[in-house]
Amino acid sequence: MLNKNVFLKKYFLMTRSEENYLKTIFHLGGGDSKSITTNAIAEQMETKPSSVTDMAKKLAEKGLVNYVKYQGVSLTNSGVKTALSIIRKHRLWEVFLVEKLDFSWDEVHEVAEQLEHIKSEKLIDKIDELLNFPKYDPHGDPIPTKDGKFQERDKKLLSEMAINATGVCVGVKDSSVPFLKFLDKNKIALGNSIKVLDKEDFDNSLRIQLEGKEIRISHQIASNLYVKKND
Amino acid sequence: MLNKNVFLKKYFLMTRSEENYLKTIFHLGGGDSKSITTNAIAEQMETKPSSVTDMAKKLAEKGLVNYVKYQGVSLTNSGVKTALSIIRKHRLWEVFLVEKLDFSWDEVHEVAEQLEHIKSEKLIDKIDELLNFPKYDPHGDPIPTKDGKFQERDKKLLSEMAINATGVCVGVKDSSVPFLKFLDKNKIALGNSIKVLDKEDFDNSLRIQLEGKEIRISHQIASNLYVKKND
DNA sequence: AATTAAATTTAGACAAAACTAAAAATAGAT
DNA sequence: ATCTATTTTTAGTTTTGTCTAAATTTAATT
Repeated sequence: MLNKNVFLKKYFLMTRSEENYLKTIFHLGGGDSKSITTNAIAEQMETKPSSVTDMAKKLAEKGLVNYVKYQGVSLTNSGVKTALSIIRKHRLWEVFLVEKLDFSWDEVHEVAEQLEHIKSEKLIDKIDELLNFPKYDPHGDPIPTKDGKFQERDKKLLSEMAINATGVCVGVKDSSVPFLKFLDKNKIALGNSIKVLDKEDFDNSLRIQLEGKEIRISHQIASNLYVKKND
Repeated sequence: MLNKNVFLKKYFLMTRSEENYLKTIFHLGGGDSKSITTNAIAEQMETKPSSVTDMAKKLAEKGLVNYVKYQGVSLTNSGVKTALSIIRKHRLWEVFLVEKLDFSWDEVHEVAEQLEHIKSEKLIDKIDELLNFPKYDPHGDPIPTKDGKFQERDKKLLSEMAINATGVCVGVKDSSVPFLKFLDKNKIALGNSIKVLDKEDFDNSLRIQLEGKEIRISHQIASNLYVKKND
């Protein structure tokens, strides 16, 4: 390979693996200059701590993370920027899959994991435009703008809402396939109106009104559903 | 990695590099049980013959190519099937980029080279459906169906058409960026009606009527434009 | 048929990204 | 403050896909 390309690769071009590390570190909170341990990263990525150490050095070399031996890693400004651009792509592709290709929300993650690594600024900007610049992905998570800004929605876990409070379902905390499939089966979707009718002290289960219909849900479920309170 | 996965990887899962080799061998004619030399493949892929030899062995091991030392490679049935599925994805993505995201036809190839490797049968079938099952890509090349069938259109190079013959521009032979940009600049597009008015013996240039307007084009251009003759 | 030129393969090396096992550093508990 | 358990790093190995240089085979020419 040409010398110039070796240089570019070493300092500018991101590999898929590097992008995945940055994304994981961001999700573990490494964007707030908090140090994330190699163990935590390894566990999240289902890899070994020694592999994380290797990558930490490489990312530090590129100026994407701060890495101090035995002290874990945190993202630099440049690292945050890069992580957000990958998360932006991931979430926009998820919206695309649901809105334009009728994927169900439990199917999108795996495919978006691949699509997020496609390198073309024009492509993702056009997808953004096609979707009319959505602010949230199918799980209710906010989509960063092109310049890396995004706003977490003012939301509460359903399990923490007061009796008689009303709101709209805006997101999920657990976005695993089994949970999403459960919600589908029980016809619970983002945008649904919710009113808390009653709480059962014994098992913390809830009686709620969902789009007018009265149903009962367990604490497990209620503590993984985000609701935006009506003012 | 688990033993099962090693097995899957060795015999079933395709890497990006393997897919690119299969595609190249197909494009060089290796689908018609014709032997393609390692040199030809290396040149096309801008790599070295020794690298091709390595890959030839691996693909043979997977049953995707027939490889005899010093004799070159040809695709097996399984290899053709795989190559066609990659070409199908490439061409469908090209249509998507042009039709849905307003890419110009000289911009699509590079991005489609990445998108063709996304692994999701559902994704590409849904894209196919969204595009209403197109038969040709933006350069006029046929898109294989899901079961690997495709029909080359009955077409002729513009340079080979008789004087006074009429037809419709249906494809390009050279799909390089400079040529496509040239066509754009001169407002020559697929679907345009064409009538050959006159041939210049001296330099083989043509006088043609394009969508009613009379223009002159060089032999270079005419021998890279495909036309479907009107019956 | 022998010789030479070209094409192809082998052998050995490298970089990326992972791993294992062993060594080193840190943190917690007494 | 020391010892121990845990965490983290180092060192060395593996796999994939590439490369160079050397060796081998094929093809072409006389």
